Amino acid sequence: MAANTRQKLLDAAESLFSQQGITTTPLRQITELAGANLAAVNYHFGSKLGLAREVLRRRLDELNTERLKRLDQLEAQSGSPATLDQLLEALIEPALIMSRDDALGGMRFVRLLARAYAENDRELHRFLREHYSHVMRRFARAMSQALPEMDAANLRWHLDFVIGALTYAMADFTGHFSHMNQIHIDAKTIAQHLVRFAAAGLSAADAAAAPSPRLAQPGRC
Amino acid sequence: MAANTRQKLLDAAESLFSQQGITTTPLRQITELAGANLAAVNYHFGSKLGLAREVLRRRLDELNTERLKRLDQLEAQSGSPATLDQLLEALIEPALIMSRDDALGGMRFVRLLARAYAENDRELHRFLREHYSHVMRRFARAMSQALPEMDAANLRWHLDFVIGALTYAMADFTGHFSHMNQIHIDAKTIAQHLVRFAAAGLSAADAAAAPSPRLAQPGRC
DNA sequence: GTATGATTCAAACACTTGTTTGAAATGTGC
DNA sequence: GCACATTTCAAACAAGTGTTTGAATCATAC
Repeated sequence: MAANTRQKLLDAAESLFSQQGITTTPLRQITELAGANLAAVNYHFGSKLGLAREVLRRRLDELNTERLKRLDQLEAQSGSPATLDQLLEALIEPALIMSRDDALGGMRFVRLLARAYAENDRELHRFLREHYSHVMRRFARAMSQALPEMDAANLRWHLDFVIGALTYAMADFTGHFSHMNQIHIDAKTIAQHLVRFAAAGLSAADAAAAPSPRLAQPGRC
Repeated sequence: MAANTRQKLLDAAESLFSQQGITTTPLRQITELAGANLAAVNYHFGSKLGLAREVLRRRLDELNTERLKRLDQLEAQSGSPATLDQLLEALIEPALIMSRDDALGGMRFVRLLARAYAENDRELHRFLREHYSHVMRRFARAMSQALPEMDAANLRWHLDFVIGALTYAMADFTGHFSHMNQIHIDAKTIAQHLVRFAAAGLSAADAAAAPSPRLAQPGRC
């Protein structure tokens, strides 16, 4: 069946890509896991890059749709602008709750995303930027209201800190300290901790950027 | 000259590895840049993995020595234990100030490190863990004094957030938001911002972990 | 049935990879 | 000068890569 092998190839590729990286995973391993012929990849997706793009696209669309849906809901509450915590939740939680099968499905996807970024394939980077950056820009704009003292550039690369902490820690390349995959903390808990962590960091940066440091240090009350 | 080609190979490999990743960089490209023969790699380092290990080792030793030196200095000041900010500075700044040639040398190294982690080479991971984890454990122990409310596990994966923000943002795989390499912010400034960001995040996590939330929110003084 | 198009398959292709080889060149000690 | 070990080099090797090919199979409509 046509759609069947296509689907099986996508699933097998997603699984292997997230474990081994994209360029490092041979097509033959994918087709073997999918129970398909080697030539099926080029027949259905044109090339290995085409397969990788499609694997990323279907998940990214799902992730970004969820993120923007939450952001829309927050902005729809006219009257009170969204708080920093709410915005960070809308950014972070969907990445972790994309658990279809198990509670770690989201983490596997984030790992795939991190691996995709680590690849030095230029075409892949361009593809990711096109499918990703508009969401990030919207969040940056929304957050700039919650962080009035930070200028745009400052906010942008503080958000890189946040994304870095999210991606890197979830992907768990390292396990410098912990090994979340072994400990099996649930994604929701991690998301909450990361939201609090990021919110405090961003707020501190905002306070430090204030022109008149009326409350630079918390000090004694 | 023997030591000369060895050195040239190491330099060329470091440069190319940091730009393209380790498994993705062909030996022929390295030897060409170094002006050496292809077989020189296997002659001097036994294998490509041997070369990669040596490239990482000389930098990691430099980085860890500097980190531990600073940590020793902090702990030598008996009487007052080191503050969280001081500990984070000792952890973060050396990674960015390892600038031999230019101000971005440190960033290039961090990028190399991030790429090394992104590789799925098991031997490489084991090598990195052996040369890295003891430093991280020492820092974790020192910080647990500055963050009395957090238990060990909690602290460990919050430190993964910090390392993630450091590595990932510096490596700038993505440029979701900013492109630090283009902006050329100096490493010292980035380090200061990251220290403040991480300190605020960790402090918030510590406060949230407190059993008696006497000052859960800053509130009005 | 038969014809037409879509899909699968084994095989080969052209290319790159890390590694090895054995001779040539270079350096070193006497 | 010679002898010896170290280092370089061009060439080849074996294995793996993504891709292409052309025939075989299957599905579908007539």
